[in-house]
Amino acid sequence: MMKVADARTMRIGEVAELTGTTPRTIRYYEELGLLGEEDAREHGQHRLYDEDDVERITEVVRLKDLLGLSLDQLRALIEREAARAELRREYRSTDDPQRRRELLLQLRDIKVATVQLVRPRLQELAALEHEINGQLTQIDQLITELD
Amino acid sequence: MMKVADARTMRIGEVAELTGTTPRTIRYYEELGLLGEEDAREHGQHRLYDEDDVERITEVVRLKDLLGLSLDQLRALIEREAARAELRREYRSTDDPQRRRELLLQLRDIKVATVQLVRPRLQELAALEHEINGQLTQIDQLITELD
DNA sequence: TTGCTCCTCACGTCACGTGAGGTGGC
DNA sequence: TTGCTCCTCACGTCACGTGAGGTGGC
Repeated sequence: MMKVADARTMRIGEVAELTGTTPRTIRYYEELGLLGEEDAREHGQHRLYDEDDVERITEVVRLKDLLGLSLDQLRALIEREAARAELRREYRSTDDPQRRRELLLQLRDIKVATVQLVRPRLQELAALEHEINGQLTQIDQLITELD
Repeated sequence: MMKVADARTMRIGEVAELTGTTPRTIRYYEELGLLGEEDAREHGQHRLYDEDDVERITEVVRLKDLLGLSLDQLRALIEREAARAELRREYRSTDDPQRRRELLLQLRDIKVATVQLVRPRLQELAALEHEINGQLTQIDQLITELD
């Protein structure tokens, strides 16, 4: 009856450190509704988190940082991910192959949209590293030639 | 006597479009001294740019965006690049092998510092893309299995 | 000359940072 | 009980966005 295993016991400072961000940022994202439903809390009470929260916040912060998103874009991405989770649940709860096929196609569309955010950035960063690596090996070669 | 080939003839709007940014950002970066010495201009006169300016601004904007730098970090990077250009000039103007060796080692250090900004980000983005690709091919496989 | 783009303030906004003053829980 | 971390305003800051009112050049 009692859920002990996943009780929320961590406080915001610990979570901030684990997720590589700050308490202020976590509060701000919560205020904007980017972290899903907060559980009810009396005014002045401390916020409490569990492992799942840490995972979620880590992911949100990671995506925003790596993709350079605004909080509006981040919200859109989060909403797509929520829709995806919903589709996934429906997929697992049915065994009509026709319906399953439909759901898989929708899941695919969402994944494609996400990967299209990632790929061009990855290309650009890879090109940048390639450039710099080239210059580095050129310098190394000049050094060896001097010896 | 007259330098016509590299005369500054472009205006800020055109430059903004070519570099994928806005006039406001270019003015702001100029105000912060991130774009090198502006050439003298009477109050109210239009700013003028040439191809080299476009290249420089493109690079600055690219680095800031891809690496997610603050303008302070961007300034540090730009100063390192300026130091690098200086070392390069000195390298070309001497043929003392001892001195050249020293200069190459310093150039190497600067490049290594830059690549260390790029590499971890690239790793993370690559990991992210890999994750998503895996999920995509998994979905594709489920679809094929249904057929 | 007429549009268009540019100019310089200067205030607005987004994404938080940073106290100020107060309360909560090991 | 004493520290420490947390709480909620609320103002500050960074990196620009966005007018307002005016001038410059094809």
